[in-house]
Amino acid sequence: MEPRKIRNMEEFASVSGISRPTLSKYFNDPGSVRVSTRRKIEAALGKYDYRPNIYATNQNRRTTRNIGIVVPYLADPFFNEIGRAVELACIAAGYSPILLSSHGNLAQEHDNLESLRALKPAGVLLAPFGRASDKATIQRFGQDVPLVLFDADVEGAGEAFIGTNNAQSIALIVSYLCRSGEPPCFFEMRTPSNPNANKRREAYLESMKHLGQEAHIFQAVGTGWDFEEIGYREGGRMMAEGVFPTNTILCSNDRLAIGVLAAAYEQGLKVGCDEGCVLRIAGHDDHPFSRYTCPSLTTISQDYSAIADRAAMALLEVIDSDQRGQRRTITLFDGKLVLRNSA
Amino acid sequence: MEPRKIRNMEEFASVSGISRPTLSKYFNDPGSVRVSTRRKIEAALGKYDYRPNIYATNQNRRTTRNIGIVVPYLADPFFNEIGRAVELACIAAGYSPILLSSHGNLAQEHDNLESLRALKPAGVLLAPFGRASDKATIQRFGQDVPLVLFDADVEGAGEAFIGTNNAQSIALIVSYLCRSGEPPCFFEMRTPSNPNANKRREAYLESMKHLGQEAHIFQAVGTGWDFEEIGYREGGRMMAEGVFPTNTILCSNDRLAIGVLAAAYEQGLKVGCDEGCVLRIAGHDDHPFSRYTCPSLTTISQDYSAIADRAAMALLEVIDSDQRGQRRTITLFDGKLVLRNSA
DNA sequence: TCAAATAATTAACGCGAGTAAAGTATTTTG
DNA sequence: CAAAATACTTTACTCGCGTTAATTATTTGA
Repeated sequence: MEPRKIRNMEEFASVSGISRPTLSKYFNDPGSVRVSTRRKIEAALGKYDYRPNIYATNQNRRTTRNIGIVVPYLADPFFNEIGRAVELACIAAGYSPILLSSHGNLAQEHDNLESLRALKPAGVLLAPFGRASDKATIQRFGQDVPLVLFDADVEGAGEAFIGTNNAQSIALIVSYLCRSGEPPCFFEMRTPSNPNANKRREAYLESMKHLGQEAHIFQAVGTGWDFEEIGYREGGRMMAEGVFPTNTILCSNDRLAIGVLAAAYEQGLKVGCDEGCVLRIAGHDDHPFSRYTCPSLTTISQDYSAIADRAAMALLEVIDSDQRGQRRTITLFDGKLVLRNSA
Repeated sequence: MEPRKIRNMEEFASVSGISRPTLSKYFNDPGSVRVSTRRKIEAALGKYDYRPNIYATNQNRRTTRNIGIVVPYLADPFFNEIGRAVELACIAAGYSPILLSSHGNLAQEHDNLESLRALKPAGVLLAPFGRASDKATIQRFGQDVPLVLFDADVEGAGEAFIGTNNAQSIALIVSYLCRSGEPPCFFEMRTPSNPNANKRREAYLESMKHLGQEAHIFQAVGTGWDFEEIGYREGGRMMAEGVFPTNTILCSNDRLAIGVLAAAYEQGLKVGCDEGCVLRIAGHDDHPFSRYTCPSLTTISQDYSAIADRAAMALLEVIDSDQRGQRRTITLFDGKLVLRNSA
């Protein structure tokens, strides 16, 4: 006696003995019906295989329970992890996250927002390219859809921004490096695709000044998201040419540092703090691979899950309260120093 | 004179001067209407901002134009790249890909398939866990939804399988290693989460036999997807204990190799083929980071885009032809040897 | 116990588009 | 240029569910 397939809510109403409007209420919020009827519904649900048609549901609801998540580059482990953390936070709150990557491509960021618009999401969590992003587009989007930014800020867009306190984290590692050896030079990309890079440079300058040290900034030529390659090529070239005035290099992020480390290895330059080491290299982000570089990379870890949770929470608040554009909040989490062998 | 917002196709019909059924035809296939009317529609489309409601559209279409893509672990660069390639192939064919990761979690694979079922996709491209996957679930899913597998096969499930020819690729690298130095030992996980691992082990044994060499297999204890950690810990322990009878280690995949390389570095064992090197290490997959290991990793590159394109093509054929379960095809692409400095 | 409060039912409409049938206009063809 | 073929318009129904209003049933509590 195989129970026949249920085609729609009408049919499920007849087999479960509960009226359709009540079922509709139940599926929207199981807690909104009497316990006794809820039990009846769930008993029927166990017996017959029925799920509301999501297209019909979303067509008619004032607002869907979809939340869009957009990150600039999902192949980057940092965005992969933080994207996943945000997803989980949304699921926990009963929403359906839709995670999109802009694939390191600015136009794709715009496309992703447009695709999301068509999905009429309850809200969107966006990690924008930042500087390079089309500010006007994002601001406009934020006027139509509840929007919270994370990782990188875009002035005046969305209801909130959640990120890492670069000033604090860079001060932390600069101070450690100065205390434990020669003061660091700063290695970054000339045209960084991310505004955090600018904040980190400024924080480096500020920290060095504060410690009474001379700052030295070295900028690598190159565009795109192939940071390791740029670190390897440009950092390698600079080392070969001996341009660094101290033996310590602080890289703007771990992926650059990974490239620089590879170049140092190939040039036979021993990196670390032990006897015989001629170079110290540090990064920022605690990239999953920084544990397995040679030597393992001293870096700053960002609090992924705190950023993700807070971002999701901020968005949900906006969605629930329906209060848009009241005041824009900015939340920054401190980074932690991760001491390994490279510095 | 800001053109008023168009609410639905009815309204767009009146402002464009084209009847609603014709518009519906156009949006389903722009080529199905006369060129002159198409031009009229597209002129109006440029003037007014209208897009069909995707929920209403999908509710009523016989079949949606969504294609589900499921990979076991999106944080793994291999699946990230191949997932992206598959996405692009679907977009090129006019479908809307929905990329889901099972996050290294078997239950999630099942959940992902169930979520996709609710989306009533035109078809699904699945890279399953393989051995560990619930064979029955996947086979049943393949009966309800057009399904093509890639990367890892599940016997009898779906309409086709597309992957790498492990026998060929392993034979290639084993033969190279034997030719250029001591014959390789094989390093892998004891309980691999992927059936390719088994095929690679068998291919290793076969190749060594064929070359008249003695095979040596070493299996690391450990579960999950933290391959680098397992390679680092277990591979490192084995090296320290001196269990490898030759100076050459072929790892079942690059991520294990990355961990082994890190361990070798820490133990002061110089890896490579130059003077003074005591160890050779090779991998398989051409992981994006294998270029930046110390030393850079000799490995096998899989033909990502060929696999992705062929998989998408196979699925589209099944969707278009509507011929299900005729005969199951298996397509394997050869790997290429990537010579770097580690072996 | 009985009125007040709460919850479920019945009936009906709306959402935005797919789709089919019948009729009209336009294009193509011989 | 007329007839055949093709494309378009009008009309109307469908899909599956959200939602409301009026009614009826059940629970609560003083």
